[in-house]
Amino acid sequence: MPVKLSKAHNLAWRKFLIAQVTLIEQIERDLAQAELPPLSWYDVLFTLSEAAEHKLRLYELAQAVLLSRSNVTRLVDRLEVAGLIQREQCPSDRRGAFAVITDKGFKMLDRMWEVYGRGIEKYFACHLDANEVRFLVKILNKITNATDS
Amino acid sequence: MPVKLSKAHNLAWRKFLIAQVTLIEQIERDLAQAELPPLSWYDVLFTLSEAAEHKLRLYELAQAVLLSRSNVTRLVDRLEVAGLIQREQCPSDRRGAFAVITDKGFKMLDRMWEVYGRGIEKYFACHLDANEVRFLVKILNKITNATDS
DNA sequence: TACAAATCGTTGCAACTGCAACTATATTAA
DNA sequence: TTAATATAGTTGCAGTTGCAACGATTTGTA
Repeated sequence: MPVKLSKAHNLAWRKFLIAQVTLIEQIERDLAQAELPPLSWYDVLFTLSEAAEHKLRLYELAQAVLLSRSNVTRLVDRLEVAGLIQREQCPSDRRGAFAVITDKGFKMLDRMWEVYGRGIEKYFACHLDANEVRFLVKILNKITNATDS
Repeated sequence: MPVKLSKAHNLAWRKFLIAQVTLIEQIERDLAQAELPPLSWYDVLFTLSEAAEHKLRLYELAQAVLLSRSNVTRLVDRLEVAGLIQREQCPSDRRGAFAVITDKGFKMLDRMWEVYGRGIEKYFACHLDANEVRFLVKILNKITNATDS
């Protein structure tokens, strides 16, 4: 059977795609201009900063930042070279490794948030009043919860 | 001055990111499973199908699909090898080239829409009633129009 | 116990991306 | 007209991505 999709829904989807891409590109540009690493590094640092003992197994990190394990291996490589995180052997599973955020990593997290947070404000949050935020979150929850089955 | 961002706005931003990534990954998986090309190909084919005479200059295509020119050069290469589009010299500007969608390209566009459109329905549109769609589009318009300055 | 199956992190590979530099051509200004 | 500047498309390069395959280890099952 043919796809049946209202004009309005279709339009909403396109706007949704474009908004996302535009915003992220703008924020990445802001970060690059401030000579800071890309958003993916922020995601790792932030996720680790919130984790218990500031560390996570690599596969947990992969799930949290929505990347494949192979990707996380190399992302962790880069962050480790930069001194922002460290690998740590897992005592209970000799296959496993933790990623732990370092002091330098925390500092970088703060510096990046200066730019990133301001970007979220400037390009996203400032357009949404309290009502709109609630509504948007409600919608996004419905979508996400249904999809990540 | 420090970044000042409400919890709710912050949450909305994170949900926004996650929803997008999750949906696109799911749709890409559906396309791959049907042995169809990735979304970027669809964007090109769709954009050309809607253009006057079904063709666009490469730089116009780049703007439309939100990619850099270098990227479009190679994306057009791949689509041309697959026979879905063709390059055509521009008579009025000898530097320039058009990309034109072929009959085979139109057929591929239809086949991809079968999967893509159904994905938009399943993962996105079905969660939004008429009211919610209107609201979402309104919000996204505010965001996008302000950002692509 | 012992063996099959699953899981963790890594690596090789091919594909895709943006940036900067390049050529060819067009546009602008003197 | 001529020279300087800008633009269109391409290419080299380095970085990022996912997939499939791999070795090491753990878990499940008989």
